[in-house]
Amino acid sequence: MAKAPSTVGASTYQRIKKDIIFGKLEPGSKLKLDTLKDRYAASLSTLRETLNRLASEGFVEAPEQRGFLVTPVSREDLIEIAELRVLLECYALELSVRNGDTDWEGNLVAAHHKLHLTEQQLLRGDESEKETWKRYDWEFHQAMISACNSRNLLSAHSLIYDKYLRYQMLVLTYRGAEAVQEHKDMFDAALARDARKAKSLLEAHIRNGLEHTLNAM
Amino acid sequence: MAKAPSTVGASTYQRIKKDIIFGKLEPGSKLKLDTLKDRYAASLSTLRETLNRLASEGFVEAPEQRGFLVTPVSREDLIEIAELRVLLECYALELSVRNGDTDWEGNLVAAHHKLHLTEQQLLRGDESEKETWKRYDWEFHQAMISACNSRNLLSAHSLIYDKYLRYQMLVLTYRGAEAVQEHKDMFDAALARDARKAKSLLEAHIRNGLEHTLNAM
DNA sequence: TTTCGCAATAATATCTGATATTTTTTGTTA
DNA sequence: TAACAAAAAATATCAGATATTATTGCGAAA
Repeated sequence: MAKAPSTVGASTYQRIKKDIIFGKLEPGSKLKLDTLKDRYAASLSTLRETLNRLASEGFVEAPEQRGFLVTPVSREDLIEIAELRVLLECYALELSVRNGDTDWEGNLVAAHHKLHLTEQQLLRGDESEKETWKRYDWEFHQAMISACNSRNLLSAHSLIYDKYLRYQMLVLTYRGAEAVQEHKDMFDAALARDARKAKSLLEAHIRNGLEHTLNAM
Repeated sequence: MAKAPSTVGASTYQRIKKDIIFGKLEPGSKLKLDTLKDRYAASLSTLRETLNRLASEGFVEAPEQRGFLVTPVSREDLIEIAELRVLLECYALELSVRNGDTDWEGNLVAAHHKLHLTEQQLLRGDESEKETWKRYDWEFHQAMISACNSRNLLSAHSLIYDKYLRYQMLVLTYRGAEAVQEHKDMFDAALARDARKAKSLLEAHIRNGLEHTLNAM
């Protein structure tokens, strides 16, 4: 996976981003530079570089002359993000299903297999693997759209996905058997090269997840 | 418009971004920190913050341990960006046309008027106002989608639009009377609340612009 | 008690300069 | 000409200083 980055900057970037997404840095909380300095063992300049980066991605806000804070959450924001995810991911999926070659199929089969196994564990009540599950979920969705042939689209999607993920981690409840079935159906439709069906399943999948998250908020 | 920013950081950010979009910093060229220091009269730390930000937006690349360079251009990249612009802007337009209130209409009328006047000048051969024209073009498209009710969507669009703009400025040729008519038609359709028609006009507008830019490259 | 204004305190933004590492260049040798 | 080592240039990172701006707390006024 994400191998250890060689530079301090890249490493603190990943760590802070992860801490925001997984809720260890609370939405709306102030990011005091001196505190972060200790917590992430990086110099002031490096931290400022990192935070600027996160600010431009939208995980952090940087009101002028007032330092940094973790971007707050809200229902409206979540809804916007989910809708944007539907738009981007469905579009990418359509392209991908049309363009995907044998390698794409192979990766997809592998990704779904790993996801499915982990989901079975979760269904059996083994909650210890939630973070692993999230990673496989990401890899599965990533694999589905990876053949869309547009770096720009993939990077826009990746950003939105991470923002969506933060809300999911916030409520930290598992949707269970329905989600498993949805993944399976999408997977089958994609392999069958039924772009239209795959898209509508994906759209429903995201909307159901949104509903679930909104209720849990 | 964009008022003078109060901090050094914000100001150099804007200046460098503008210089990239308008081609004063050539695609693919190395951004040596010492050189930039003189050119933008900012300290090393401030510059690194700025460049990190631009890197995360995609205007600059930052290969590890090797400094920064202006993101190169390519036909494929342009095509990806244009397609993404179609996707985002058409979607935003549909929402906007459905949601727009009287204020929205007012702004739109004003924006189109200004754009139209400038386009007339350009048609008459007065090429001195190209940068102004580009600004009004931006403001017009912005006004069209401004009622979409999604900050996330607007900011994603704004990023893509700027990238698209860089390619337009690169070839620096004016498409002329057709574009004027396209703007007019879109404007009329939007005011008539004909979302479907507005969308298909916008899609054609962007695709025509893409064609034109590709030919000029 | 609430509000207003000001001093004291804390935090930022920005710059300079130093150091260890890494890249790039250059020059030499096989 | 290819390969490689030494020299030069650039980068990433840090620490510390300063001016500016935000925040806080407290006493005076309403």
